[in-house]
Amino acid sequence: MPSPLQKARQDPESMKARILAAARRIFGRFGFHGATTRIIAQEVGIDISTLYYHWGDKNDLYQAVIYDISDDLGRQLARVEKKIHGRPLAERLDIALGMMTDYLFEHPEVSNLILLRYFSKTRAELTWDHKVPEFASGIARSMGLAGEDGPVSTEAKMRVMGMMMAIYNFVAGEEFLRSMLDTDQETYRSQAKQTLRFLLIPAFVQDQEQRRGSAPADDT
Amino acid sequence: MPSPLQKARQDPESMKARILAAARRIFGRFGFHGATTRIIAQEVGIDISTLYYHWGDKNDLYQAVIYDISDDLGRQLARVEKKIHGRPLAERLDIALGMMTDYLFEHPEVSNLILLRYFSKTRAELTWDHKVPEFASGIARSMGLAGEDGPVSTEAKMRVMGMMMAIYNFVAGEEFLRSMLDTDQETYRSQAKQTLRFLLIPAFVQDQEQRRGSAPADDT
DNA sequence: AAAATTTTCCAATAAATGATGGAGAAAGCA
DNA sequence: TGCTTTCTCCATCATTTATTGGAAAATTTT
Repeated sequence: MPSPLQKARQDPESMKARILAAARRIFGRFGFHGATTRIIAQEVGIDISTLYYHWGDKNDLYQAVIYDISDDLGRQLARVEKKIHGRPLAERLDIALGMMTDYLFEHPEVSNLILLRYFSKTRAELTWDHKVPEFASGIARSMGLAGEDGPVSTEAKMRVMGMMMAIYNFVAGEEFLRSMLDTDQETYRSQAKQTLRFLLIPAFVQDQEQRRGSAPADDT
Repeated sequence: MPSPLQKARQDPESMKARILAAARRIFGRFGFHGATTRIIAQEVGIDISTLYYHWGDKNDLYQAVIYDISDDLGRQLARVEKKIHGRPLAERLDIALGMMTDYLFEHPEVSNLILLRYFSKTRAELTWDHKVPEFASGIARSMGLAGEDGPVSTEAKMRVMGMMMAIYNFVAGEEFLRSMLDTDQETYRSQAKQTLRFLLIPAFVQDQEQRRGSAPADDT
């Protein structure tokens, strides 16, 4: 039998799925404490008790949202990995950055929710999902920062996390940065992508060149 | 006559100052909606109405906190700028990153509050302070990304913001990243600094070399 | 020391918020 | 069609939260 989340995903028109989608937006915009079950229900256009009927209490709904975006993100990362497999590093980075920023700009609540979870604490105890470490290790491997199997160094994980967080920043911070820079959406998004390329690619490329110099490794 | 904030800063033992300090910590940890006046008062060990007596309503207090950390940050940036003035780019970046990370790790609520303001929306309307654009421009100039006076390009501002946000990330995300990487505080902080150097310095240095190649400029 | 002031706390209020019970509508099934 | 199950809403409750009035305590001023 399918889990509640799978069920909600199967039919995006179902009430469960519509509530989940609204919850993503509202939790993403205001954070856990800033979002209220009333606002979410209002966003869907239903009574508040219908929401409770489908999802249990606020914590349960929030957990479902976190799980849902985490799942989405995993899929997207898999898509990226498939696309960049076998290419040289600079190209891998270029494509990966482009695909990830495009994806995240289309689902802004993902970046928001992830960053809010990284940075701010909730007064209710909520269990962590442990997918992030796996994600980070996966990315590190597909970037050639670690062997295809075996452990990934802390150093590599931190570099990957720094890169991911930088992307989230420009997506989640769009409203703020745009008001600061006074640009329209299209310009901003294109410039954000460019800035990310500027900031992140040279570090990894240069690192690879140096490692190649001292200990030659094969790179397609 | 001194403003309320200046007054609070003058005597750190004053009730006003103690409340402000607690508010920084609590707002920083839980965000605007997650923090309650009760928790803040409790943190100081006073009755909740004493808090209202000194700072007015919750919004006022929050504004004061934002203003306060913004002010702090400005001072720190001035200190950094003084220190790095006249040095070559790579060294400037190295010192600036070190000083900023050290400072922010000692005042973790600063990074938290700044990022929360960038990313999440408050349901209460709160006025923005407009110091960030000035900060960004100042940093851009002191990094040689723009002339000593005259306007700073959007491109340069975005690069600077990306750099600043990256630092905030590793500070505000310490708890999360440490639990993910399973390291102690000292190791983490040192590795975070190293990672920031790794990620950020090559981009700017390489950029300078390229610009020097096409249009030679003097750099001390 | 008496008076004036500032500061602090207790108690209370109004509004917002998370959550539920139960009646009726809608949908599935016999 | 009638019966059962699922779903939705209204009304309501308990708790939390922001906020205030006013008395008592502490401090300053005269």
